Amino acid sequence: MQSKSLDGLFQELLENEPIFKNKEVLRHSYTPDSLVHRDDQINSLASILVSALRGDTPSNILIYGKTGTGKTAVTRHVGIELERKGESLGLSCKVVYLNCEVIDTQYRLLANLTRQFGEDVPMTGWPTDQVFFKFKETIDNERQVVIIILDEIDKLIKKGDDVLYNLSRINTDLENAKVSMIGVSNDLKFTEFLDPRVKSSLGEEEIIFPPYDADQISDILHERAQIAYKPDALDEMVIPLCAAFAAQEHGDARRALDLLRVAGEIAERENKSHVEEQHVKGAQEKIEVDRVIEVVRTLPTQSKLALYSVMLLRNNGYKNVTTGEVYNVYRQLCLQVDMDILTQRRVTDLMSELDMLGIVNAVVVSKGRYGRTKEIVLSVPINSTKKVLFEDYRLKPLEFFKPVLTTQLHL
DNA sequence: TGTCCACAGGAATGGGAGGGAG
DNA sequence: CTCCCTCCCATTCCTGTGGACA
Repeated sequence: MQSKSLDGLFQELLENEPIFKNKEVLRHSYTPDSLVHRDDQINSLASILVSALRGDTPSNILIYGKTGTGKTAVTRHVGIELERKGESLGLSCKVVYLNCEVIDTQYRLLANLTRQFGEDVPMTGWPTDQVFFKFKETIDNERQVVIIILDEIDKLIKKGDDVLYNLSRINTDLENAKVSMIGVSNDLKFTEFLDPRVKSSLGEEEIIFPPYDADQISDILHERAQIAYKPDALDEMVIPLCAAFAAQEHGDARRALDLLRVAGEIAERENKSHVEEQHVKGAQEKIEVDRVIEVVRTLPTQSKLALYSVMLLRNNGYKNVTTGEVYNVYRQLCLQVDMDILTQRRVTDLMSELDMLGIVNAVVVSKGRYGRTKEIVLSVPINSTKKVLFEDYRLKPLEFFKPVLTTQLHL
């Protein structure tokens, strides 16, 4: 890196032709006007929901599809159209969107729903059934069709499906309003854990969003690139490459758009006038590293300690480590930094969480005579992760700490 | 062939934080 | 203030288990 005078620094950046015309189009918060390759899904969704415009209750719908297959975009798009059409027909038709990843308990869900209808419910403090009653009362004030979109509904199930059961039976208690639900899930088999009664009521209709293939992703990217980039800003191979990378990730269009955007940002930073193949490769790498760093940074301290234990063991020649070994080292780290030592039971849970976040890879293996354990392999780059860990002042004392490894390597 | 290791992971419980209502 | 909610983390106690080895 060469230093420049401040003057020159900005001058150079300004003189350079920008590659982007409108970068916002490439972010996922942007909902496009037309959704390519999703006509079938839009039509089936609309044909089910149309009964709302006749004043009937539409069937409940379950929508499946992996991340970045356009589920949310399509659902919201159709929802907006429905509300608009209802308005012009003089019908009260309200579409409510909730993301269960953020709102992940029965209470919060009901409170949030009620608030969307203009009634205030405190963050906490009420018994849940009171909130439910309040919700029913609120919507029943008016003759209307209410459509509740529950995005990432699978997150809700893990905490018990009482809400869904209650919501699916709500119509029997209502005089004026009618409620129907759309559940959106990226877990194809989440209904297995569902109460059979809820399952049959919620899944009256099902719509599946298949992953995009590389060609379809290319089409999507072409469409957006026209708005996002200046003409001729992209090398010929850029879009196909983004599409190919994203197709490997189960056809994730969101990922493809990220790649296209980040590749452009990298090119811009290098003062290039257009985006080249190598920028896409750089983008692929950067996205992954950024994700990991962000996740590790926001980990609770105890999890950081557990993760650092795995890293220390790896540095000492262990390729894959077991829970017992990790716990051993973890205890020493806790003493060193004066933190409470959690039980092994808790630490196994922490490891499972790290596994789910993709920071480690944990597989249960049986070693016969030598018991049954989890083999944990680090799946993040060790140096950059370490740097992030030591940003936490509580881990500072560990920087040069060497744990005593009591267990032997067998095999 | 049965044993038995070294844990996995479910269930119940506790306790504290955050926040009502009265 | 007290009494009650919910939510989350953590502990305790527990039952379950794949397969190398005796």
